[in-house]
Amino acid sequence: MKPIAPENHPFYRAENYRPEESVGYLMRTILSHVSHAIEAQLAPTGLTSAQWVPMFKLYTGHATTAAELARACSLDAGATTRMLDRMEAKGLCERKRSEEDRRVVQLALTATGTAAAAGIPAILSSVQNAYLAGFSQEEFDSLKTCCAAL
Amino acid sequence: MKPIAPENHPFYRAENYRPEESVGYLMRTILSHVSHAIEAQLAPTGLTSAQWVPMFKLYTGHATTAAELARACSLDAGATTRMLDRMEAKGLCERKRSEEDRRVVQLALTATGTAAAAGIPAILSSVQNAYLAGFSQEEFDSLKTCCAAL
DNA sequence: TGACAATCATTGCCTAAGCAACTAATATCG
DNA sequence: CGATATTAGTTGCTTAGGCAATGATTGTCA
Repeated sequence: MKPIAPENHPFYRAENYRPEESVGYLMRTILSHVSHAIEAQLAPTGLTSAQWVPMFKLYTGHATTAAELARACSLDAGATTRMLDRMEAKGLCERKRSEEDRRVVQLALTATGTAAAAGIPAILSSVQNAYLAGFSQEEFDSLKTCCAAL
Repeated sequence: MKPIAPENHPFYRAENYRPEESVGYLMRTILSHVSHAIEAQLAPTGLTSAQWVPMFKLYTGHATTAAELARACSLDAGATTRMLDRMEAKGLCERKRSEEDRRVVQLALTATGTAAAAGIPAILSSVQNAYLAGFSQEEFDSLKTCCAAL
């Protein structure tokens, strides 16, 4: 399949551009709805829509320090510090200065935090399955392939 | 095509859920990149990533008051007020109490604001075309259809 | 070893969105 | 007409993210 140069074959043109018909607009709307649905399911655990990402990274061990967490979540260092402030205040995690390297702060989930994080995969699965209900395996695969190509 | 109940045919399961492989994660990443690209293109006009939406609604006349704008952008009333504060401070738009209904605030773009808004469709088109480069018409249509079904 | 660079975490200042409370104006209904 | 409900806009409080400056520590290299 020969890719065609976008100048010769543009999907969108400035002259008759309608945001509501664009892929970007569609995806934005979908993500907004999915995000709200996840937030609603997450409410009982005390986690917010922005907190399940770092919590899950800590849970799976993909991050053990603040700097690692920031990188893993594509977050600003300052944003990470304040996010940890809020999560710590809610008793979800704890900070401890490292003894080997006094610069780094070691992170650990509390029992409450671990319990909350353990429920995340079930919530993400169920919400996405609900939105994908009615999709055949072929449609699902095609969607994933398209998204992966972007 | 008979849709299969998600309980019997789930695309995702909590037991082996990997966020990086989910459609939600893919879409989130794509939107983040696209959003940054739009922001970069928008920089010279003084508009931010959050401001081109209301600016375009005002430009096309889809909103002429603050309440209309909030509804059109799916925004909170308070968020709209402060967004207008910032846009007005930058000289992009103006507020004027309505004479017919003293509750409403009539909105109007300034010359600067109109000029900035006029460039939006070209930017949105070019960024999306760039991301969709390499997509065939069939792939593009299939992606749009999938997104519209979600 | 000692200067310099890099890394880590924090903080201040900005934009941004949601919720709740409030005021003012208009609409509706008994 | 008048009480009540609705609508519009604003403001305070909260969460949230980015950028820049800072201090403390560690690494590198001449």
